[in-house]
Amino acid sequence: MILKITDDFDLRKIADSGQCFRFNACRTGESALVYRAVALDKCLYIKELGAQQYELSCSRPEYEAFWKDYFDLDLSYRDVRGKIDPSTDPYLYEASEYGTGIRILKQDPWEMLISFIISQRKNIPAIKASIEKLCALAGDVICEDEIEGPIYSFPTPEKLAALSMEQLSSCSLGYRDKYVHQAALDVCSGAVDLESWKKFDDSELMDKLLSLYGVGVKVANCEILFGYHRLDAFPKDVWINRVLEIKYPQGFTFNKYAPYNGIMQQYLFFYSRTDGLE
DNA sequence: AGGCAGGTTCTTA
DNA sequence: TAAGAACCTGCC
Repeated sequence: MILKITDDFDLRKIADSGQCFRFNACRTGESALVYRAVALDKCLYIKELGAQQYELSCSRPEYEAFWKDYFDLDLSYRDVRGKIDPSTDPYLYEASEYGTGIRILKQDPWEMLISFIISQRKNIPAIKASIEKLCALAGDVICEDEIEGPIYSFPTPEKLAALSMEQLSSCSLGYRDKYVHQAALDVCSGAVDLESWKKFDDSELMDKLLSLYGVGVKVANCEILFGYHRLDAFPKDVWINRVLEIKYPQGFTFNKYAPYNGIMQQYLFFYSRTDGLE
């Protein structure tokens, strides 16, 4: 189907924003750039046609039922950017101009939890490599890519819990293997019910997440922002801490941007990686 | 070869 | 309660 998107929407920036690990540019025989998003048991190819037009590999009903929500297309990110005053916060304004087109995807809480547990002290390519190995080992084939071959779903808690520590180690998880294993066991046993945790407010949700083995404040915030789509969560990693230290010695004005501080975090994070932060 | 990467846990004062 | 060390692995 062909889709016109008039709000902020940039596939490359979303793919490179660090919030998702199975959303990548893929090669095709054609000149236009195509991206592939994998979510739950679905796989979507998106081609940029220009003039705000996109060709999606799904039907209109599939788009309405799933992908529209996945891309958070009911929220105007342009309006959210409008909250930024260039005269009072020039750096954030600059970052938002640079990052215009980033959106916060509505991803699966289970996949995000495991993904961000894996992310600790790893760079993005390494995170992606580990996740793809896990998927190939314990996921189901959900589609066939012309070039890369079978694409696998993210493993269910049951499939992941059934893997041996040797199998987990083969996914280059390093010392995180025990965290992943324990999280899978907790979810399988019902001790952790990520779905029911949606009823908690941000603070209660944070407490629940922090009780998990291998989950600290940073990973918990990533889960709250990307897994639960609570757009006010503000994960602080080394990059963001650098920005806050150098650009906001007086403190960042979180009160100004609620309930969208998480979107501001994305702009700052994305910008910090190329800015140089002088 | 040694240090470091989108942190957390464990150990020690 | 608060620093510091240790931790897997891959890549400079």
